[in-house]
Amino acid sequence: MTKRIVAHLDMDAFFASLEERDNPQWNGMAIVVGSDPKNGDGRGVVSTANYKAREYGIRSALPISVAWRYSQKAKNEGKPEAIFLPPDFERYEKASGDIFEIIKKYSKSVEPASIDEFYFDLSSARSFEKAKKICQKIKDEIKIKVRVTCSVGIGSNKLIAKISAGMKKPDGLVVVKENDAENFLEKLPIRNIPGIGPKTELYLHSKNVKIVKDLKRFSREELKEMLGKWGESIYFKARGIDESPIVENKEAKSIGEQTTFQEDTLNSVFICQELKKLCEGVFKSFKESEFKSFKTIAITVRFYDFETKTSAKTFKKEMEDKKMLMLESLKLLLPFFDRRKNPRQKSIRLVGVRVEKLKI
DNA sequence: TCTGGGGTCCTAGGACCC
DNA sequence: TCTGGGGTCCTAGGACCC
Repeated sequence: MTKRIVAHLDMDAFFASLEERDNPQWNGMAIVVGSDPKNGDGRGVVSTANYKAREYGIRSALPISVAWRYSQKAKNEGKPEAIFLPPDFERYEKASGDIFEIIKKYSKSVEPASIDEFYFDLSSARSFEKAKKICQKIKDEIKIKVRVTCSVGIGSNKLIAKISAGMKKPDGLVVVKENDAENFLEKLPIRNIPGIGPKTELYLHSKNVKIVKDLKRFSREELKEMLGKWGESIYFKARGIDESPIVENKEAKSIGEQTTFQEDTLNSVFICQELKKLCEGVFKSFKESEFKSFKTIAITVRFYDFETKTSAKTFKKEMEDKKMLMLESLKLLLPFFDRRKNPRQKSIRLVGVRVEKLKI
């Protein structure tokens, strides 16, 4: 069997880079794409901050109110305020599609992993040196045609490709050959392994596991015992083993929308109106999709204290009309207004609707 | 500091069937 | 008095990713 060569391409501060590209008057400024900061009272988080904004301490997932404060602080120090922008997904998706088309010219098998990440197969290049040259060409072409930069990682599987892509951001190109993979991984903090998030990291730290090398103290069975099915795959990942294939056409499993209110509320008329709007939006996306029917409707309710409840119903027959979606999601919501599902009458900060068990 | 919105996958318990 | 076992579907909750 010939050796596998996989690349992972990750756009650098994608949304912010596109805003910079399209607004040259902001050249060199700190740009923050995310929810409306509302002079520091906004709810929500930063979606993407460009590298200048990161110098202010602003980064992805930071509460937008905190980002606002950091920007004001910079202003007080005589630096320019950050530019806050709402996301414009249509424009970002167009750019994402352009990038996909460029990669497609160099690889037969491309998997868009998200709007700003792609895996692709370069096994036919036969050597890491040749694969590197191809990726340099892809990077150059994206820079010229889309006018943004990206970072690429090349390895013998998706895991190594993904991790190495993150090592030299922005505008990086990193190759990790299969013989170097275990060594490369060993020194990294466990958090670098995709799938190890804050909770698993905390748990593993409590067992004195800090870097990937420490994970190797445990057998496959022990990790499975500790972390379930995921633990088993972590055993292999720690050793640089990942057989997962590149999947070109992933089918969606669900379509949904959710909204956080400006203020927590128990006003049922208002919340039901919001739910109706969400149903309209979900139904529109459903209609625009390839799917013809759904069987499950699920709603989400998040209370002021962040406690989050879901309630779902699966129907015997396939559903396809908006009236039913609205009626049934309303039926799922009503118990949250009274003692049935809200005994302490907690106010609500978010509602969401999702359709699942989709059929073409 | 106070936590968006769009998703995927896994787990566990209960219902139901053979 | 003793109450199987496996498979599948459904619901709810939670971790994680970008």
